[in-house]
Amino acid sequence: MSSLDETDVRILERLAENAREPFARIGEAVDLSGPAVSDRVQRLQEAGIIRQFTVDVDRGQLRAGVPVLVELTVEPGALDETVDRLRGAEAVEHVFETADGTVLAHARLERGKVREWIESTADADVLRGYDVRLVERVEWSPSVGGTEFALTCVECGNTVTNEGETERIDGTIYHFCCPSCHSRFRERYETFEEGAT
Amino acid sequence: MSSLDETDVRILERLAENAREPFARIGEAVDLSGPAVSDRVQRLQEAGIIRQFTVDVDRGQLRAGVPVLVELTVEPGALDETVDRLRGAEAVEHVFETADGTVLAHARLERGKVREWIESTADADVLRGYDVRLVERVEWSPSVGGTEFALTCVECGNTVTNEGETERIDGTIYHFCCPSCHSRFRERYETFEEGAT
DNA sequence: CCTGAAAAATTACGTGA
DNA sequence: TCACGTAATTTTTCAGG
Repeated sequence: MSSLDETDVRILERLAENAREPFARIGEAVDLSGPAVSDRVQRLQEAGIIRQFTVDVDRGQLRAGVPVLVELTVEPGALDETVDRLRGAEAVEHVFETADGTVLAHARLERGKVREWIESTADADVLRGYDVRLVERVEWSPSVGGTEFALTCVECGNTVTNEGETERIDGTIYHFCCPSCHSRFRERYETFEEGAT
Repeated sequence: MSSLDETDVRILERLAENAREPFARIGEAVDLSGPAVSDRVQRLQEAGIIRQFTVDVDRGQLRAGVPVLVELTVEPGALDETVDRLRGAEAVEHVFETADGTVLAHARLERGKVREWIESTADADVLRGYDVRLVERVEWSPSVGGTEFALTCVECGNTVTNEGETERIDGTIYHFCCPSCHSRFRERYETFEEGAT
């Protein structure tokens, strides 16, 4: 288990561009057989690197409101809650949480009902202010592109190599660079769990 | 050609959630045969509503820089050029152009090299200023969700019904509500083309 | 990870509402 | 025009090495 090699990245790039390309053809491009590509894709899914197969829908052609960027300033403690609520809201396409504590949502809203939407979506008690901007155009590059690619250990932050380990806990996948990080994380997690009960 | 019905939207929703669900099973859910679903998906692709089949990659697990939101203020005339350049840049995942003339890019950059990146990516001559914010978290909802769904005529903005027409010009698909909008758009487009030569 | 066979899914095509 | 069945083709999955 673990550590992406260059072949994995190339497979991801091709799938990002066309998720329906047959594994055999991807295989030709990366010098692998079809089944071998299939195996890798499955591993990438299990490792949580491929979250899902999906379609990119051109919402510009479907009018369900006006595309806007809403910037919300909320109480510091309510960031997670706000992001979760926004993510669940129907008209929202993306949510960004920045390090300075603001949340940006890219959504399609009915003209003139923006304020109403914000008040019903974000908790009024924690909302300090907001700013809305019309979006003229959106471009999305599903490309994987980049130079460095490596998994990072959730315990120590180091790169995960072939000696690494992976575990799924409560539906989330965690990567570790070594058994000791793995067990340390696990201990902390279990303590945390007990505390929560 | 033209106009999405409720079945199309349900198909889109399912594909957005899992683009690998067999057409036959989607068909069961929407009361259609497998081939019928296949036909509709093909039409949705030809109409440009499905832009592409892709995978949602968890980039949080791949470290290739720090995720940031860069807000660029550029000369009004250079907006398109800036968006295009950003879209082409490797590390960029999203680009938003807002109505007030700023451009936001969501990218993964190397720490400490942000200024350098901006200067090499955006044309320095048109750049008036920028602002960078660290991104803590990103959520993407590929769901189609929404209430109103209809194609809009690129010429007059009205809803495109069954009488509508569709044409692919230079790789882009345009929808029209009626033949007269179609020919009017086409005239304007041709005039524009001549001017460009 | 490969090859080769079985299983499954997709597409093509003729027909009918 | 749209959808259905059936058949042909492609793609994926599963063995064994």
